[in-house]
Amino acid sequence: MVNEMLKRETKRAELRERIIAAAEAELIEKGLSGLKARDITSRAGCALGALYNVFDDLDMLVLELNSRTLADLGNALSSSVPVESSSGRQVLQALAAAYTDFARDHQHRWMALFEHRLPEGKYKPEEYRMEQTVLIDAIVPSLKELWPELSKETLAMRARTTFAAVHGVVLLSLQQQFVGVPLKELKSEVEALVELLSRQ
Amino acid sequence: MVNEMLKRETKRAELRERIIAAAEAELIEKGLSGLKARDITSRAGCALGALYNVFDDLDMLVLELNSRTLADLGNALSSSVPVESSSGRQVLQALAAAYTDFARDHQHRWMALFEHRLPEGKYKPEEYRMEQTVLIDAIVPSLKELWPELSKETLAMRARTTFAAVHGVVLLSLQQQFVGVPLKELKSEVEALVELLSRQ
DNA sequence: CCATAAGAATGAACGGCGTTCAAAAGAATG
DNA sequence: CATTCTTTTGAACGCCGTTCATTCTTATGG
Repeated sequence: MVNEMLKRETKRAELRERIIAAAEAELIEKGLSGLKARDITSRAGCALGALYNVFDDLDMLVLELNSRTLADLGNALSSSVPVESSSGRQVLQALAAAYTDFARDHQHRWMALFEHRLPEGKYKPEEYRMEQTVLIDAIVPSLKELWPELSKETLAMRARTTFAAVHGVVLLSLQQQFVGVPLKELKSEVEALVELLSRQ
Repeated sequence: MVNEMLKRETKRAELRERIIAAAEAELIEKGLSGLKARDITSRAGCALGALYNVFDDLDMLVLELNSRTLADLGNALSSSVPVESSSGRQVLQALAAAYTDFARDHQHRWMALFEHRLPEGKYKPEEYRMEQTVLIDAIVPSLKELWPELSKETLAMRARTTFAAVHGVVLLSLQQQFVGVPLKELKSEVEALVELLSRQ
């Protein structure tokens, strides 16, 4: 019957969501290196093997978590840009500040975006790669406004560089090890950096 | 006898060096995540347990490897600064270029500096933390030349930010995943970034 | 020079991990 | 209700870092 078939797919989807929710909770609490299949499944209230009925392996589950984090991050960035008719510099400052806030407020989820590596020979699906470009695309318009003479290609490159520079400052600061900016000064240093990067 | 005592310590030191050399070779070939106690000891020609007679655990061995990488990196940076009486901008460009080259040419060793994390509750020895500051200290004089009016504290902060910005661009580019600058353009983008960062 | 104590080297064994898979339980069908 | 097909389950496997009783090596005192 159609009804029962629907029930089957629904149950499967519900299990999938339960596992994802449990995994996300574990990620938030313990970070990527603390994510264990047994902890996830016991939190989700299912057997260990159930995880492998829904996902190929843990890596694919992490990719799903990272997808969601990227979406949230994208939304945080979008909703941070000030009202229309603000300067490119102002938009860049807003984006950088929102990025810094997101990283600080969702540290483990944000860190997982960069810590996670696929084993030798396996590559992330094209779909996932696409989602990532949102971060870059948000920057391009402001850069174009600041340097209208630059080519599309150069702008795309400069956007990656701008993102990576801000990212580096936030990363080393939040990692707290290594020579990073102290957390107290992080926001002001990011602001100073973006100021330099948006000077014409 | 004194001679025999020396022999014991010498043997111990030799074993330590053999293990470090083997571990470094493994690190270069396979990266931090591919570093396994059994591979290291079989490459060093000793028993599995021998590693734990010389090091508390694998983390301490990695810390030793990272110490050496930091020393090599420090030397690479030092010997990159152009002849005396060059501008602060030129020195910064040389440092950034040397950093980029080192990261590219010693990718796995360089990456291990940032990928390695101690388990919850354990912290890196003060000694190791000190070694890291060499990277920052190399930048301060050039920044001071560019902005003599800034306080010592602000300069120290700005040096960390400058380093982290360059680091971020190199990191995302070499990781090749995520939205990094393509390897081909890495050096020119780092140059463009440093140019912006050293504009007065 | 030997007896004995101290130190170092060894690798089997342990617990924890991701992953698999034969078996059990459940759902669909005629 | 019997039968076939799916799904779920958790014991078991292989790999990992780490430990430790045992064996082998070196140093010491008589």
